[in-house]
Amino acid sequence: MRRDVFQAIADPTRRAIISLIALHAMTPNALAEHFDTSRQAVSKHLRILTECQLVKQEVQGREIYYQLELSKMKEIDKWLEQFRKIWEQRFSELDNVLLTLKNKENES
Amino acid sequence: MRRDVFQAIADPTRRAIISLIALHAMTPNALAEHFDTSRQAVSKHLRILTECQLVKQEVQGREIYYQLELSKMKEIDKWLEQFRKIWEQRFSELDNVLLTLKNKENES
DNA sequence: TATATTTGCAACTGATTGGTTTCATAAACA
DNA sequence: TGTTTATGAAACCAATCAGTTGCAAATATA
Repeated sequence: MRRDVFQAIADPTRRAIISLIALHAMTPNALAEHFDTSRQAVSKHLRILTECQLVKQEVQGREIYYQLELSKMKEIDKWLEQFRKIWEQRFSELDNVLLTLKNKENES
Repeated sequence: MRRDVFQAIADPTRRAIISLIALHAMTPNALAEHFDTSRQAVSKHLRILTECQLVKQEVQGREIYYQLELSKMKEIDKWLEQFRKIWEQRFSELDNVLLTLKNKENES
């Protein structure tokens, strides 16, 4: 069972769950109300999110509050870093081209 | 066929392809040399990446150069924005707590 | 022109996915 | 104590996935 953050966020329902619990912890029941699927399906998604440590549980009586593990989200951000570097570089290259054009204009 | 950026980056081989072509365009054959899978499997991954516009082709004779569409990568970055906001907020909250503690220390 | 190279596509396969329904467990409450 | 509520786990199912092999088309080269 391959279980990593990227596979976890591939599913749209799981992305929605992640967004919902990003601010406050929520119970599976409360979450399920936001979707067309069954409570059990949501529970299954939560299991996947737990397995890749994107989510942590806080038991409160018979209820379980699920909360996003923000630090794990940074893993995605970390992977994006390499591309961010490139697009910033490309952007500054474009800047240089524009600057050169402007200078040439002033010279003439 | 659900085909979006998030589903595209779920596969580790596709993530590797994306990283490889981020800097220079590459042909399917050249890409396939980096993996244990067949050329056809890589070709299939490229088709998926093309379908969600993460990649663009440049035909050159009988060779096809695949290049990353950086702008599409920003879609992931955009989705992450909401969480980045939260973790920066949490961080500044922590900052405030530390500052309050420090002030109390000075008062005593 | 005949041959080699680069590529994509189709058909098939076993594994995985996301959903369902059913059941078991544990806590809250009457 | 008996019932309701909240939850996870198991068994099943259709669809999708990532890989394979074989083939066709187009370009390059001898």
